[in-house]
Amino acid sequence: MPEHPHQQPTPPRDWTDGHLDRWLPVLPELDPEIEGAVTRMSRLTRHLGRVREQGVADYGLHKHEFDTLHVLAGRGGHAAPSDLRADLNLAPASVTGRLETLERRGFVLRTPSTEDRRKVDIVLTEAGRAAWHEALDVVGREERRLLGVLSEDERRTLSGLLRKVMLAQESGAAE
Amino acid sequence: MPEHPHQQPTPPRDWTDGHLDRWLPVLPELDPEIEGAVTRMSRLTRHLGRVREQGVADYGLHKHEFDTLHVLAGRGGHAAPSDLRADLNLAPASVTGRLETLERRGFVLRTPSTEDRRKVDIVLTEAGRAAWHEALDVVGREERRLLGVLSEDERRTLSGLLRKVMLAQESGAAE
DNA sequence: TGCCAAAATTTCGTCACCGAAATACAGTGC
DNA sequence: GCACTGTATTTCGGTGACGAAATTTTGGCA
Repeated sequence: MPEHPHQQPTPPRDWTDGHLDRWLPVLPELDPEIEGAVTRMSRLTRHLGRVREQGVADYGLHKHEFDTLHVLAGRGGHAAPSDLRADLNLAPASVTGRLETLERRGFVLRTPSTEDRRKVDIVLTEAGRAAWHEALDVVGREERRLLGVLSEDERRTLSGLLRKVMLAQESGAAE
Repeated sequence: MPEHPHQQPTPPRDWTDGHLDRWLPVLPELDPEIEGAVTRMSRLTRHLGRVREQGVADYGLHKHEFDTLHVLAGRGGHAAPSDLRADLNLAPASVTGRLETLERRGFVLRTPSTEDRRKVDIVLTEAGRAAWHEALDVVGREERRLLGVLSEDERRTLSGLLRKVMLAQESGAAE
């Protein structure tokens, strides 16, 4: 399968390509495109997480604190813990922990809901909104830098392909 | 905006589409394709992690144990902790912890390296290889199921786009 | 009314991860 | 040989995440 000789000689290779080179001899039944895509997504997600952690640190926040404030702000500044649990993809117990520290720092308020006394209303305080807003634009910067190497069309394609995959996951036919 | 009544009513929308609907009014400067792609990757990665955790549990392993055995097997059954640190994208201290429990379970052996006494040779034992091999095909199953909704061409495209992004990350121009 | 399954949140115990500092060794320059 | 810089790994202390169980409340339904 030689390439057309008048093309780019070798397409540049990333870490994952090397990873696959090491694996294919051992597990020939591996699909390189599937494994490659999954590996890259995993590594990218991890990288963005680290950069975020580092970026919001300048504003005195941790990544998970920022993320929590972020979804809270996205819901207009008030939500139930179970909403956060869903948005943040967390275990219920973890939400309690996050709210605990955010409340101590004065970024959110916890008031028992009046209508359903099982529920709790989480409200973003002014201090919380301010902290969130300050750190906000740092967060998207690395995403824009990396995804920015793709054209607008390519980004649309990427997002569309991922949507297909996520629909398969969310319909949850088999688990 | 009525739909054409005799067509697919609306193109299917995933969780992330709803997420973006909530956000765009608040942050109009957000690029929906970037944010969408990043969000989907993050959620997919998390999902695959959970399924993996659950799947390998049937073989008496945790996700992180399996992952460690996996990269070890991928390197032919022996490696240095720093190799694992790189492959697994972990902090050095975390590797020590993982090896600790794996050694207790008899899945790896830790022997001081003869050539460089700072180093330690990690070797996969027979028991370790067996545990890894048993759990192996469970792990790829969900990846194949989800990515399988894409055509071969689409998977190639997805992987290719992600490679471009990863090259931008790995070249690490700005951090 | 009284019972009961389901839902929302918290508590508890455990565990992996991380950053920073410590330890041990290697290789180089002097 | 000896100090010094760098590398490999571990130890330590602290924090977040998790599963499971408990608590409180709701909403049927007999």
